[in-house]
Amino acid sequence: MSHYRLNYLQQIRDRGYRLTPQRALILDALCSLNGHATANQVYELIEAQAPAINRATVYRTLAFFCQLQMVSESQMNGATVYEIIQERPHHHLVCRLCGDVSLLEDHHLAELSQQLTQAHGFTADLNHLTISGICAGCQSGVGE
Amino acid sequence: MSHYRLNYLQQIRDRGYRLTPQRALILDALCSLNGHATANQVYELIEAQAPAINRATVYRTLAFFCQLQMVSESQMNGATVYEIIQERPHHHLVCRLCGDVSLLEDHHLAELSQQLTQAHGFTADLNHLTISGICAGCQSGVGE
DNA sequence: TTTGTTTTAGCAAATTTTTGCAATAACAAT
DNA sequence: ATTGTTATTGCAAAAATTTGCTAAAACAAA
Repeated sequence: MSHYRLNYLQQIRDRGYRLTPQRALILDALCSLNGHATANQVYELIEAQAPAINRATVYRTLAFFCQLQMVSESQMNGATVYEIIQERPHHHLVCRLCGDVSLLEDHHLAELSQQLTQAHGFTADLNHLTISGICAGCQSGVGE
Repeated sequence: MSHYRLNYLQQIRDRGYRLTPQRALILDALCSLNGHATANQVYELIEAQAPAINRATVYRTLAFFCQLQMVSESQMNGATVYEIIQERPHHHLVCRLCGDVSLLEDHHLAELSQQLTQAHGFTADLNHLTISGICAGCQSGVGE
């Protein structure tokens, strides 16, 4: 995970952007929060440290990372959450009833991806898909 | 479209909720805005009318309809948009570069849906999927 | 109809997110 | 090292969204 951080720090400069301490701090925070962090969680984790950070910077920087495809943004049970995109893409199934989030392996989306390319010439960003629905537990009545 | 409205008005009561003028107004607005409306567009359309509506009510009611699966919420180019869910589900491909939104027919998702059921016992709400990526135009250099 | 119960709307305040602008600080080039 | 250019930050204000609470009004039942 620290591995991604270093890689991404380098990429920021390679892609022509400036590597600021704030950007590194936010990447650090996302790493240590370990997936699915809200903007506020990122802010609070950094705020404790010596030169604190501004909220606007957190929002702007998260958007910046999303644009660079280093971070994904998704909606989970009403909250907007951010996560570092790793080499092997992974996706999420979110239960609409109990809020449970489970992992969806990438290979399930391979066929869909191909179809989109063939039928629409569309290259999907399939590194952060979030699908909502009802999980196994809630269907069997456990979640009620 | 007015067809869905009537159907949904009935359903609100059938499902044990109250049919208020505000709920009907918001459904009307969503119909006449014809897909992909923001909360603010809904608000402004209704605000013009005689007994205006409160913004909080618009937000709460849209969330209520989403919960009832009558309306879908999705992110399109940074904006949160709402759309009435119709009998035949349809999905969207949103281009990350030019913002273009195109339709994705439901049958492309049939296989994925089956796999989710089989592998995870998960019943996906596949009536409002939004997939971001890069459209054909932008790939051929038109969008630059 | 009228009455009672309970959900829903409106209001105002809180919270979250975005934006414009001036000051700061990366980075390149000297 | 120093300087210049330009991206990025911080700040403060604006805009968007959510929330708690009370009043209003749907609906069921008399």
